[in-house]
Amino acid sequence: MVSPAGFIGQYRHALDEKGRVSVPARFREAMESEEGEGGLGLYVTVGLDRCLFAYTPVRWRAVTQSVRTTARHPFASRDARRFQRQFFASAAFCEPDAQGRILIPESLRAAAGLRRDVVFIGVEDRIEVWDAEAWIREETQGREDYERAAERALDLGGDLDAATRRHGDSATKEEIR
Amino acid sequence: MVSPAGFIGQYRHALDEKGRVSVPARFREAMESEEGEGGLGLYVTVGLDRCLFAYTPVRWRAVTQSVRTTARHPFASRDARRFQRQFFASAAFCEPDAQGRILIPESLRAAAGLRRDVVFIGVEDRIEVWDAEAWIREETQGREDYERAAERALDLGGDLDAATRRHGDSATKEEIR
DNA sequence: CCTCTATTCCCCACTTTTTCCCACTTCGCG
DNA sequence: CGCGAAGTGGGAAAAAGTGGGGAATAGAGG
Repeated sequence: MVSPAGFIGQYRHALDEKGRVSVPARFREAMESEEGEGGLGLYVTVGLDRCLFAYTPVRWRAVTQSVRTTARHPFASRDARRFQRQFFASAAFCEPDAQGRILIPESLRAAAGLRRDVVFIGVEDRIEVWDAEAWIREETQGREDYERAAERALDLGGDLDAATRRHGDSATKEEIR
Repeated sequence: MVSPAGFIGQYRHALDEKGRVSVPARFREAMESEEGEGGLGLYVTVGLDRCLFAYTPVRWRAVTQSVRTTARHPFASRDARRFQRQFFASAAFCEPDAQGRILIPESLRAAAGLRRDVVFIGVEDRIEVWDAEAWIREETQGREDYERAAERALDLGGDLDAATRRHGDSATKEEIR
């Protein structure tokens, strides 16, 4: 069953020659639950650290909201325009076909260096799409730095529960096949 | 399907000898949905950074409003008037033919340095038209700053838990001027 | 005022790309 | 061992993109 709260786990799939890839079934369900709330599909854009970020329509609205306020006026500073361009131009709305696959545009595949094998990663409110090899490197690297990064990124002083709970229920079940 | 929120993505097309280009199908649909609300077509004018700005009739009304008020600014009145003149004088309403192509007037093509290959870019509430090579340069330039800015913008938009939000600030602060 | 020319507009035709659908394989589960 | 769900591949239909002919229109020049 899907975790109601957010996306967790990692799933390995293959891109075919047309650039299509199956959305992991677990993620698909969460995506469908938002039907009527903004269409069926995922907004995919260039993420950080050479991967793609994918959001459900509802989450996407929240993300664009903050980008919009970065430069609310179309004739704002040059930097603001550049950022807006980069952000919106690299995004795409990907709708699944009857088999639950989405087509990832060439420009996005190139941006994340996706080849044949890709990995979908649930990261709470977004899904990340990695080239399989790149993900292995990132994962390895991440494991080493895990504790150190956690200490910097999370506030270990106060809200221990929230951070711990989340990792507790995900870990064992969702391994890559 | 159309992205419900605004224009996103990038599409490369070719100008023919008559100065026509296909409007990307994704954008065309959004344009059509406004029929009856102000006609079928795009308002195209000189944009910033050597590209063209294109708006649907509905958006155009909003933009003219904001340009008008900008011009009232007491300190920038001279520049504002100049900008206003340029903006409106070079604007053209381009209606698509049966194939979904619009004819971009020679003066606008020259203003944006459009040659054969052009790129349409969705930037939320406007469409930008770039010469293909110029866009590649712009994109390359923008990418450097992109990750830095994205770290901040994406954090603000997501539905992050309290711990992350509290420390998202300190994590990225050092990298922002 | 008429004619000639250049431009615009409206189709038709062709090619490429995208979308849709069907079918096969694999895997998990009872 | 069978069944259904998930993942993958590929062919066919539909849509999108592109090129170009020729009628209609407008403008310049005689």
